[in-house]
Amino acid sequence: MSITMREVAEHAKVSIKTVSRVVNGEGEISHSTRQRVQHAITQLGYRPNLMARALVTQRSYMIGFLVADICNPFFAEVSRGIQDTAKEHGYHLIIANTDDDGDEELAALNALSARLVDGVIKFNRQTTTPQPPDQQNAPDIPTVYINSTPESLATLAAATQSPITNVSADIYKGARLAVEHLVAKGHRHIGMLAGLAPDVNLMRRRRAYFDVLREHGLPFDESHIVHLLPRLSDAQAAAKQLLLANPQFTALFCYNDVLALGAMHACAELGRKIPSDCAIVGFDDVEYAAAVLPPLTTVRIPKRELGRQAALALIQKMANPAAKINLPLLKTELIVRGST
Amino acid sequence: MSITMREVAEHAKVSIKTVSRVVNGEGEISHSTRQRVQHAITQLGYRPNLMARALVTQRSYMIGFLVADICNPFFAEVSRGIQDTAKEHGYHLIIANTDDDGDEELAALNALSARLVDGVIKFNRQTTTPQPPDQQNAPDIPTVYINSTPESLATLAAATQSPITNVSADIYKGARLAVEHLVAKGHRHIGMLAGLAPDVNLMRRRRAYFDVLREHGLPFDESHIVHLLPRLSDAQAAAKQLLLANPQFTALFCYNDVLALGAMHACAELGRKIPSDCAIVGFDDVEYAAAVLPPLTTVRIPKRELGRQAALALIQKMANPAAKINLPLLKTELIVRGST
DNA sequence: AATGTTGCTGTCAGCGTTGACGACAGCGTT
DNA sequence: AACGCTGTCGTCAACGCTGACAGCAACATT
Repeated sequence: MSITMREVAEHAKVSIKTVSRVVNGEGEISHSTRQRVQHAITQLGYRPNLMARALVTQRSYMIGFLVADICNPFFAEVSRGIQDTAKEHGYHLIIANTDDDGDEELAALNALSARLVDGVIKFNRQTTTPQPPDQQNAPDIPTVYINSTPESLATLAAATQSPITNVSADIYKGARLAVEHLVAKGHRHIGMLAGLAPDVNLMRRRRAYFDVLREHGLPFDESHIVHLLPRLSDAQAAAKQLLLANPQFTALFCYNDVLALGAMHACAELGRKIPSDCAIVGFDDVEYAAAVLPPLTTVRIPKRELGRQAALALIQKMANPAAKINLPLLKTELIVRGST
Repeated sequence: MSITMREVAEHAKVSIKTVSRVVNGEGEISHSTRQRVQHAITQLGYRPNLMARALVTQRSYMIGFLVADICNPFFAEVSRGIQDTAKEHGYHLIIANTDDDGDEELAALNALSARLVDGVIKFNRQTTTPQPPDQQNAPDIPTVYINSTPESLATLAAATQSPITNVSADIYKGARLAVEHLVAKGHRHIGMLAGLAPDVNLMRRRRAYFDVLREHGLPFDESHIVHLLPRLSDAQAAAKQLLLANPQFTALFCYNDVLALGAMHACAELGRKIPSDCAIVGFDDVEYAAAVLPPLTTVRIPKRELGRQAALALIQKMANPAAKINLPLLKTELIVRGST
């Protein structure tokens, strides 16, 4: 079926090893034989069997990406960053959707680790269900985490001996920028639409929200925050309720762009004009944030760069698993649009 | 480093072959030895080396997905359909982004075909740049196409001897539903915001648009269509121009949801209320179609189902490459929301 | 007693490639 | 003439696994 090295070797009247050398561009080979081999390769349409190569070299040049759902545009963008970087370095990417489920994640990890991939990039799961700590039969392959919480990183560090690598963006700073922007716009009563999970990414936003308000001597209270799942329908209802309960609010800071959209729907329902009656800031800067009406002011996370950094770190780590890689905290950025 | 079968065999005091049999669940094995082996496997944490297995069985249980850009939510959803189905059948998915570039596509195909994947699922490229016909050194592995044009399918069929498999959705029907819906709502002057590529998917929409208008005795003209790239900014400008040139229009039928969003922006700019002054229908039903204000009426393409059918077809085809697989044309559906 | 039959297990070669090492011709050096 | 060096190429044994086939008890059948 498929052409093997042996056939190329016979056709070019050289040894298999010589063909191997030509293919891999190693060793010293005379011009004439190299040409003969090259000619045989193109003529026969030979392509090396990567499985066989991986078997002997112990490297598959594939990496895995564990993610809740690639349909989430945020994750999709990160995956693009990973993918492009991986391709540059000769790696293929296998994406496994876990639906944020611990068992799925473990299953995927097991499947991938069967010498299929050389390393793994993992988003931390957002759900509250903790991983059973005894289920540490997770295989020990080079791993890079994205946006992991300090706590989960701590448990991980305890479980494995090798140093853990985590790349993340400066959520706290981004959240500060968002709230400071609202304050600068003159808003004095600012509510928050927050996620449900006791997630570090939520905690950072909360802290930034409280910090900025406190620094400016503005009112803040736990009751000014509503917690919910990041679903549009829930967000609309929750935002409506929050605005009705706190009529003094002239601005909402939202956990992400989906919640911000929900808030926009709520404003429409309540007849509140955006941004004059109620300003709205989102988070993430997903693709459609710029496309909605009015365009959403939001905090941009460098999604592709996140993926790129993760891929680069993983490549380093695969080359030298023990290496300690220190990564920069990626900058977040406020994108001011029509909703504020 | 990693545990091999030999070590398991030694630990359980059986032959390697017996371990292999236990792992693969084949052959008849006495209860006691099976237990011994299983015990050794779990204790040692053995996991089979998929590369080695693939080398001998000639099957990698990986499939490739060639797509322009996974960040496009449409493609992302399709990929989920593929992925979930693939997982059910024990396959992994490698996604390769081609950016709709012929060279990239070829490169990816070459890389993947090096015995890395057992088969490939391909979206047809949307760009007009034709593939150089002599570049048919594309490897001959089982392939399933999604949404391919009859023309490209014809050239493909000529190039390869094996029957080609293509799965697609009933675009024409969906487009009819959309335009008929507008007509039923009483609109008599309906414009169209169309894509640029002389793509079969565009042709089907155009044909449906003209057909329905003609059947209802409504005015139609080539000048009622504007062609452009599916970018939000371009769409807004083009829609504005179209509406200014044809003030009689009370409805717009759009090639996809991005263009529909652009039309919504144009209406906002022109002070036209949606849907009272101008109704808008999109196409695809991407995730945010339901989230914008007002929610977008659009034609839903069964994206996951598209992926699922493609994966199933590919699995059939990999089992029997010569088999002729006939696939149903997937049903499209009109989702009526607030924009009409 | 000779001959299947069934149930279980082992032996061996080979999948396509590369790493380690060996060989040998041609050249310059002493 | 003996030596070493360089450039070029080949030999061989793996990598971890599975397919084909053989072996060998134990039991049932003639």
